[in-house]
Amino acid sequence: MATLKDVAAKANVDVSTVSRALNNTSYVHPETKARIIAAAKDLGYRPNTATRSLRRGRRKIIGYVVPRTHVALFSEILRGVDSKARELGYSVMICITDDNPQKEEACLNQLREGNVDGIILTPTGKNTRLIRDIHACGIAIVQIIRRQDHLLSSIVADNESCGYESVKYLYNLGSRTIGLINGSNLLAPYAERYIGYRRALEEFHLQEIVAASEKPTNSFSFGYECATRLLKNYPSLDAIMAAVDIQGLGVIRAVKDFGKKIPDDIKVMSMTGHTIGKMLETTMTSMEIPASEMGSAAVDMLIAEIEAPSEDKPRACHKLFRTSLTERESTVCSHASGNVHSD
Amino acid sequence: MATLKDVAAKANVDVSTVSRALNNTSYVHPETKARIIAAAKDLGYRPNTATRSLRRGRRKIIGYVVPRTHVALFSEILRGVDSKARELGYSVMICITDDNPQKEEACLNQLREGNVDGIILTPTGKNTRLIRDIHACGIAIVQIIRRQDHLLSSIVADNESCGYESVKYLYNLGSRTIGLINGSNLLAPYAERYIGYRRALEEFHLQEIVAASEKPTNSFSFGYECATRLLKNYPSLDAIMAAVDIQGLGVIRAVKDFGKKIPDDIKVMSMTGHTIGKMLETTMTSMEIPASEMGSAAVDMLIAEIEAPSEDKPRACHKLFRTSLTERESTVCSHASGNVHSD
DNA sequence: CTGAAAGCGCTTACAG
DNA sequence: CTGAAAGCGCTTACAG
Repeated sequence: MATLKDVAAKANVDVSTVSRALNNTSYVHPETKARIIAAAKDLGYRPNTATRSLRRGRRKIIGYVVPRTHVALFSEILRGVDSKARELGYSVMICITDDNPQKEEACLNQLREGNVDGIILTPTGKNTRLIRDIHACGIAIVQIIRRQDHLLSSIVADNESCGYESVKYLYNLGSRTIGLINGSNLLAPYAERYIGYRRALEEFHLQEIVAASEKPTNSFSFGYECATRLLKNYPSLDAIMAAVDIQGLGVIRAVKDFGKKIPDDIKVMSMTGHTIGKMLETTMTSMEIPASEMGSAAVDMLIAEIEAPSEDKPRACHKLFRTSLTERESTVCSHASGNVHSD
Repeated sequence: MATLKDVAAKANVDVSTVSRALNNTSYVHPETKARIIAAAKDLGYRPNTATRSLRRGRRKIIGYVVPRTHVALFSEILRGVDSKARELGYSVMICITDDNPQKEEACLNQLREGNVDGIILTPTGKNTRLIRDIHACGIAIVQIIRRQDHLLSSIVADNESCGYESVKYLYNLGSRTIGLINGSNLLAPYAERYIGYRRALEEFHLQEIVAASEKPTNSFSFGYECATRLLKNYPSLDAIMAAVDIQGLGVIRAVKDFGKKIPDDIKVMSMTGHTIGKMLETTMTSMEIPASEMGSAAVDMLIAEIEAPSEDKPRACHKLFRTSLTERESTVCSHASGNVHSD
């Protein structure tokens, strides 16, 4: 790789002049500049951002720490993060934690040592201390999906109202025995959805029926098993709300195997809709979450913090995104499948 | 952030000694060493990998350039890449191209300027020249899934045999009119699958029925529309092979909407199985591809090239992974749904 | 308008 | 066993 020095030699000027010419950082005689640009082009010169950042103090890299990427929600967020970051001249370093706090710790340390300018993360619920430490070192942080620490910025969905509205929606369709398949109450989004669910139950005088676990719940099999259990234990069950899409797939399959009809016997919906719901044999009603927008908003928020002069860093900033109901066949009798052609 | 200098001051030694002590790079008096380690710990010293690499010449970063991540195949590869890279002390910079050559070009330049040590990519089919240039600059390259350039290393699936075996499998089940929904022949995997499909057709004396396009095909709607068309045009159609899972979902839905039964009237299978096939209302037979293993193999291959002494860089290295048939309900009449509980 | 110099944080021959 | 010095590739006051 050609370096600044090579260009300088070729153009017969000092490296500092080359730097100025190429960065438009101060006036350089047009003729000199032309010579420099020609030389740079000739040699295929490409600035070395790594070392540039050494002087400038910024790496133009952000880290994205995510539990998993094969769940549509997170891969959509990643898509938003990636494209917004590139648009603003930043690169994205990715770290997958599998929701394992030890891996999360390793990821966070790796990012810190790699000198990223900021980190977007969906935290596991642990490592709060480490995350604050890193923030205290001057690395910007934005939490996404899960707000674990109110002192750090965050971008989350309106989970409580999502839980409430889901019950209300099913109630209005006539459901009276509504089961909730949820995740660990130690993770904010699940806890919040549960609160919304509870609030609606009280308002409508319904019975609480919850299947949840502190072990991993973000899976087809968890949805399948919980749904099967609820169907057995509550003969009057007429609706199931799943916290996430992938559980919803398990629920649909379980209802089928149990010999009941969707939506006539059992209505099914997901509270974190993304991508998959409209591509099924029985399409699934869900509260859709604007994942990609949330990802790009996180980048905006993060970079605002990164680029703020260090005297007046913004305080923690919290942004809420609304989820929106999309009705599909799992709750309403199949009319024309209008949604089927898009993806 | 504390720097080496701070630690040196605190421990009352030269920075070079601190460097040696912390890196175990030459003998340091145990007492001195202890003092240094204590000081480093006290100050919460963390090495700055960015600048370290300036001296060492290695960044310990690899780039991963991928068309999209919401397709299970690619997110599984990413999972393999991420975990293997971290295991070996490397970080992963991700770039999503959307299969758009211009975006790919921007990604590649960004990675080159960011001084990554190597790049794993699923190329769009263009930018061959740029990719070679980057390789010529000393950046290692491994192609994954699509082998666009035989001069560069690659990790791909045995697509031709996958196409052949799929037809043979369906033929043995009794199918005689087998449609193929494919992608652009300009992309190697699709072209290869087509060749395998053709070879089998000739062997079994079957009619060729193909739906493909050079526009994006990796979607539910493409699968849906092609399947609908084939069902209309070929009344004797009794099987459909989709190149990828997501097309397969569209096919399943189209067959249902068309009023035919799976698998009795129409057998359906996907040639790039991953994750989703077993989570459906009608589970889908597919040729499963070991995506995560391929991702981690790509990292091994890449890092071998990166860390080889520059005198004897390995020549291009090509590795083929076998796909394996997994039978599910879309081709065989539903017996016990044994597969349903895992994910 | 442009050169010479210092320095970002680290590593590594070179002395001693 | 450890210090002093040079240097990785770049940027940026400081002179002139």
